Amino acid sequence: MQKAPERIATYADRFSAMGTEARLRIMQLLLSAHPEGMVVGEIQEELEIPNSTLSHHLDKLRNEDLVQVNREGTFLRYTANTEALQEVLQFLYAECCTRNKALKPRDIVQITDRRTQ
Amino acid sequence: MQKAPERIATYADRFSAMGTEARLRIMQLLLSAHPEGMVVGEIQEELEIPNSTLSHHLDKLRNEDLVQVNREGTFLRYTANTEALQEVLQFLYAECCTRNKALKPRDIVQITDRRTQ
DNA sequence: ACTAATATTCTATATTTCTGCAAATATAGA
DNA sequence: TCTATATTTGCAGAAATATAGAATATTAGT
Repeated sequence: MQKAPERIATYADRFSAMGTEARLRIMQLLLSAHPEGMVVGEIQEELEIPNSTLSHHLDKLRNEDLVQVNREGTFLRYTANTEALQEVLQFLYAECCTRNKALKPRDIVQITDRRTQ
Repeated sequence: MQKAPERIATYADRFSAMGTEARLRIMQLLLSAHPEGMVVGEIQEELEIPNSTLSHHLDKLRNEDLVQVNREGTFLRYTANTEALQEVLQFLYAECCTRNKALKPRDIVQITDRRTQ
């Protein structure tokens, strides 16, 4: 059993953090590079955002725990925090599919289901 | 096959719309009342938000297509737009679980799987 | 210690967002 | 049409956010 976050304000803050195109692209990029992540310069090159602007965005994402950072010499390597993303996804899934029958699970998860691991 | 939206700015805007506690609570409330939805007065009573403030929030949610509205006499009935929510959930699921193996589907969907419909 | 490379912090500006009062609009009933 | 109810719109101030140039900090190599 995991600890239950269930603080609605936390989810709102995380949605807000992903609520700009720049930051959503950053998350997308870090997920595509998961689990290695990327150093700031690589992100900057890919997204073409000025370094200070990018730094602010990364700071915001880190504040909401959506990314993690580790130093490697002069580089800082950012990675997507899958645990936080899992919580967000679970929250949304629960609200839409579990607590209420608004959406059917099958509408989200494509049925590969060949005794899928 | 459905039409693929895939406009990242749209998802950012939807996350942003759900990115305040007030509006996230509204969505939660409308989902819990789905598919009947609720009229503005009921939402207001439940959440204790001044009418004009609530109206602005509803307007924002409607602009991002997260809710739909229908008039019933002097009342306006708001409902969660499940199609938009489905798109958001699919987007997040795809980014985290499909395009990248960052999260395992089983971490999101609890395995009821008794030949689940 | 000096230099180069990487990234953050400082500072400033522009823009957007949130909030809620007051006025306006919309609908229905008498 | 007058009245009552429901909700939105207009307006405005305060607060938060986004952006980015310039200065600073951190680390490593020589």
